[in-house]
This record gives sequence, structure tokens and C-alpha cells, in this order.
Amino acid sequence: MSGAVTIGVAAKATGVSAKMIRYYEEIGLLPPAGRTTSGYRLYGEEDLHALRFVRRSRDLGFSVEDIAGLLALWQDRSRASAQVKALALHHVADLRRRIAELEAMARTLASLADHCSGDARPDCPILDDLAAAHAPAPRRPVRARPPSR
Amino acid sequence: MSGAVTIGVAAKATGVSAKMIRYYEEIGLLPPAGRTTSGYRLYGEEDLHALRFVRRSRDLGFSVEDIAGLLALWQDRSRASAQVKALALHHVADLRRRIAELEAMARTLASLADHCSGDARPDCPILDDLAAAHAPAPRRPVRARPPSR
DNA sequence: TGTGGGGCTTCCCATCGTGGGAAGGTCAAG
DNA sequence: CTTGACCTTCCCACGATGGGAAGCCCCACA
Repeated sequence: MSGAVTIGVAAKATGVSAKMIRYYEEIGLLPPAGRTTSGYRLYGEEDLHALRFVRRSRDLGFSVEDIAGLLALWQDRSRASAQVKALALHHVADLRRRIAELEAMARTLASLADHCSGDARPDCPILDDLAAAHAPAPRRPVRARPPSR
Repeated sequence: MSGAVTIGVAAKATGVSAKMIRYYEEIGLLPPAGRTTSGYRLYGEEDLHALRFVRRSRDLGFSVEDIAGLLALWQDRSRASAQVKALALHHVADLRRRIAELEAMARTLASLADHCSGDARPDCPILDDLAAAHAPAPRRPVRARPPSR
């Protein structure tokens, strides 16, 4: 019964920033929120629930596009669970692929570091390796670091 | 003694796209290339070497910012290998942190999927979990997918 | 010598998810 | 009524990359 809340309260309650809530609405991931007469957005329990759903999905690494699909499935009470499972497993495979890539990098770099004396002398197999002529091949770029915070 | 080459040739020789070569120059990662009288950029052996260095570093997941540091160390013949090693190990730790995050996501999602019948029935623990009220906590955002290609 | 096609230049735009901040309206407590 | 916290929209930025347009330049071939 507690009426609807404004965007700041919704943000605190769901862990989705006000900025992102507006963004999700703008791109159509969420339906336009209700408004007060003066234009403030209002969120009811159901809206908060959807926001938490989105947030949790992001935490599990789903893209916004994926989440649109998940939300649709969530709201379709007659969909087969197979659909959801397929989406989830596809995402797991995606995660595992990225993990394997990062692991390959980490292994290579760790073994290079292992062969580096790490003292005051200038010789360093790490730089030597970087400087060596490696076969240029079409690159699938790898995000160096996910933008922090 | 084969003279310097144009950007397209350099791109093919190093695996760094012409677009990116210009970008690296623009942001100051690489010094401005020489030019023909008509304005074409020219790259000599040393430049190609540096480009390969950058490329290899990107392949190992270093950010452009990191690479600036690596390049500086590479060109400083008197630096201590300890400096390089520290940078490398820091990056390895970074990679391992990201791997752990992705693994946590993959594990959670895989176990949810494991409990989902994946048939024509609508009940699905995956959606149930997503929809459950999870404690909202400040999020360190996680890139859903590294941009492909 | 002329022409065509491919390479080069710069400049702008898009991506994806997020935050920062300005300029201005609104609301409630003092 | 004032103050300060909130809300609104709008624009800009990030990082690394690709796409594409408009306009030169250069070489090979007829």
C-alpha cells in the first residue's frame, strides 16, 4: 500500500542508479514510468521488482539486450523453461570462452614474469617477448579492463 | 634498406589496423609518423617493430595506458627489470581478478540452469532467482561481452 | 597522355553501459 | 519565504574499435 516512490528512492532500493533507470527507460528496456503532475517519475512495487531483476541479470553478466529477452520470458507465463535455459546456457558458454581467453593471457604473462629476474639489471624476457616479431593475425580485440566502477 | 612503407603496408605487416595506427598516433602512444611530401604517413623498420610491440601487448590484454608505460620501459635501456616485472605481475593479478568474477557468474548461472528442467513447462528456477529480491549493493559493473571483432 | 581504381588523408558517427555536470523546476522542512 | 535536497532534460566523456564520406594521390595500363 505504501504508494509509489521517486527515482532516487527506487535507485537505493534496487541498487540501480537513477541515471541507469532513466537510461533503461530511454532505450525501451523498461516501460515509461508513471509521473507526478510535476513530472517526477514514480515507481511501484512491480517496477521495483523489475529493476531488481535487471540488476541481478547485469550482475550475472547479461547484456542489456539479453535482459530484454529475459524480461520478456519472465513476463510470459506460458513460455517453456527450455527457452530460458537455452539463453542461460548460451551465456555460460560465452563466459567460459572469455575466461579461457583471459587465462591464456595470464598464463603467458605469468610465465614470462617467472623468467624475469626482477632485480636492478635491465635484461627482461618480458620486453624481449613483446618486442619479438610475432605472426600478425586478425585480432579479436580483448578489453583490457572492464571500465572500473 | 627497403625504404619506409605506407600505412596500409604497415598495417598488414604488423596486424594493427590503419585506423588504430592513426589512433595510437593521435593519442600520443606513438610518435607522429614521417610523411611524404604529399602527406602520406611513412613507417620504417623501427616503427614496425614498435607497432608489433603494441600489438603483442594488446593481445596480452594490456590497456593502451599500460602499453605507454611498457613502451617507455622498452626504450629505456637502463631501467631495472624489476619495474617491468612489477607491471606484468600487476596485470596478471588484474586478469586473475576478472577471471574469478566471470567464473563466479558462470558457476551461479550453470547451477541455476542445472535445476531447470528445460522442457515445455513454464517453471524455471533461473527466472525465479533473477526475480528474487537480492540485496542491492554498490555494483562494480561487469562488461557483458567484449565487443566482438 | 589520359583514365581508372585503389590507397591515402581528415572528419564525423556509432558502439556499450556508465558517470559527470549544468541549468532549471519542485518540494518539504524550518 | 528561504534553503537545500531532490527531480527534470540535455550534453559530454570514457576505451578501443570500426564504418563511411569527401577529397587527394599515385601507379599501371591503354
